[in-house]
Amino acid sequence: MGKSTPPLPVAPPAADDGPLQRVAVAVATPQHSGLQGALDYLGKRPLAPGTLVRAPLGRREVLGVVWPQPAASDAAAPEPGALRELIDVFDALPPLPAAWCELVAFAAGYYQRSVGELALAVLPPELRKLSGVQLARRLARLRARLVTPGGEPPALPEPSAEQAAALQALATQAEPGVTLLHGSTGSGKTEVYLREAERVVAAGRQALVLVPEINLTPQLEARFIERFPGRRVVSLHSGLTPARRLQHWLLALLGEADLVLGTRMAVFAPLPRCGLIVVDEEHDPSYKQQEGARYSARDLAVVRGRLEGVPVLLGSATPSLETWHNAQPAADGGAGRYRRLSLHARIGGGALPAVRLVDMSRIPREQQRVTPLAAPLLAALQQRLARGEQSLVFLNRRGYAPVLHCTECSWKSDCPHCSAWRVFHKVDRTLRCHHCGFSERVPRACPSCGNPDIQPLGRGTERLEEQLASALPGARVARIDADTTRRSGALEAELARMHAGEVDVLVGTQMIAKGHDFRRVTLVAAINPDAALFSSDFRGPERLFALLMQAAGRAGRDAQQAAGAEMWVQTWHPQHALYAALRAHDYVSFAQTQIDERRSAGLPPHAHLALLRADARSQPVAQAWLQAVADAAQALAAQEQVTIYPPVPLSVQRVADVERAQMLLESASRPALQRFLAAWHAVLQERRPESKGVLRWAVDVDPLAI
DNA sequence: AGCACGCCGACT
DNA sequence: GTCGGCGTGCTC
Repeated sequence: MGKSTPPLPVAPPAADDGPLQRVAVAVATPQHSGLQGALDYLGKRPLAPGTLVRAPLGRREVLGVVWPQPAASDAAAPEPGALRELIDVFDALPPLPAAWCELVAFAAGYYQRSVGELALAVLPPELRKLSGVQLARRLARLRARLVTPGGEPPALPEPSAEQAAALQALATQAEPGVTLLHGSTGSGKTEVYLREAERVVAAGRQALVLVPEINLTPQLEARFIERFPGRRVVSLHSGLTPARRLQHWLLALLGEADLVLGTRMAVFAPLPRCGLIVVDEEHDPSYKQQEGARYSARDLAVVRGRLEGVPVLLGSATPSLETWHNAQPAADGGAGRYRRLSLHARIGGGALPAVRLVDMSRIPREQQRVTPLAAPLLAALQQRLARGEQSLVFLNRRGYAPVLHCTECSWKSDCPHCSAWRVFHKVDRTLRCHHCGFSERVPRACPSCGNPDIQPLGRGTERLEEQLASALPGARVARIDADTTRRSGALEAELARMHAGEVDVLVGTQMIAKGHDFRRVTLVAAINPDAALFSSDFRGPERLFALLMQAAGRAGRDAQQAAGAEMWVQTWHPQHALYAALRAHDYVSFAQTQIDERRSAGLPPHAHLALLRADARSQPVAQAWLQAVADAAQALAAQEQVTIYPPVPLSVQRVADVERAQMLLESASRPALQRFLAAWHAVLQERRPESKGVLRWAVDVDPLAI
């Protein structure tokens, strides 16, 4: 360590002059550019694939990655004389591992983006700004400052019988594969991750651990640092400063980081000695990137495991139905692709909280207006208050009220730029559109008829906080949502108050349902979760179940208090099968029912989906273009048995004055859908000149919602 | 996507 | 007389 080895022992970097040779380089060439693969350049010497370079592109100089495959297979390949020369070679850095290039190439193909766009999108942005010399300088400084982390070896908790069995099964598996670790909240999945990581790190390999949200990285990082004295733990997520993110990325690439923790982007962390990939809360929708290259980090983790011959551990209390299906033995109608290990018992022997359903249809309307909480729930909260225990109340809607309306005319606070309401935020007296960000002060009177009496309709977390504070005199009520945590450090501060017992009732969005280990919470309540039951999103129920199970897991984490822990749900549909399953904490039967429903509806995991989305100034233009490219692909679709559904507007069809439409593709076979998309892509490219009026289009493979 | 070139209105 | 509006076109 400490000094870099020359890449070519026989030809030291000084021997820069030789015959110019063709080098394929992946550079940022978005879909829009019509350039697909890597581009050809001239280099002064052979360059190993994965080497970072600077290359001229048009009138710019851009960062690129030397690409393994020969470039420009298309007809537009330029003749050698037209090639331009590379500007700089980042010699100081080891080339990105071959497996990294393979993963990027796979992801680009699968998600229908160019390799260059994807490769550059997953490199630290800071790299783009540096010259070879600057990078070498940073690298030297980083190496000079490297100190071996110290610390006392911690006292290891004795694994439970179930944990021991799971670890035993993992240690003795014949070949690396994918394992679903299905364990209820509090059953000690993290301990299994830690032990597996220990095994891998002790063998001189690196472990990669993915978590769904940035918010969850600090506590996990703390846990790993404590558990791995003498090992280097780094994190990779978008909350890091650009310089720090580059630093951590470099430590991963240099093999100096033994443990890399991060959000979805970390699935692309370059690791020369990767030995394990963990995806915690694998069902979490945050693993799917929702713009640009719409990749699923969980799915790519599985692919990466296969490419690198490394075990992948998917952990969840409520696995995605896709993963569950893959982990069901073929004998039980599953795909039998993954191994499944279960942890049932809560560590410390605590029971899962009792689920109580409040039938809102039996609560008189007048009473609902006065207080958001039904009397029995309010009483339960008061009881916790009297006992000095904490409660969590959550509602998945920010702001004071989702819409304002005029009591005289039909005016509602709609957004002038979107087909959506503007949300009333009382704290700063604004009407804010959560889609485009358009914000104005609340008008004094109705803008339409002048009536001064404009009223909030519905309820968000702000209003709930206010109503709870008045319904529970003397209670210390706090709120955590995206609005209260905008300032950096605000979330940490609020969480610290909660942990210190300075809060009795915490109100919040799903942000508070995930991961946090509140020791003194004995009651969790969901105020109005029904919407997801009947949403057009076919994953609505699956997500609601996961969210409620996760929220329930916040209660009674301290075994002493677990006996009295409760999860309350206010619902208008208490007889719904989802709530029955929730009551029994029965993920397995819920999953089976859902999978059966999906089978009859032709939805994942039994069918494979892709969306083609188009944005335009008008809805007819967007839809007409979608229809045109569908017509152009009918023969191809028939051949591959891909069904193309008619174009439809998105559920929020206009955002920031842009009309959005989409078209669903469905196939029973993933490879067939992939073949279709690849061939179709060429059609879409050819038709670019005809796509007048279409602002942009994008393919979303394996979309979360349709 | 950037970043140019390219042809028509209000400013020093 | 220029500065600058964003329409269209190219990048190995």
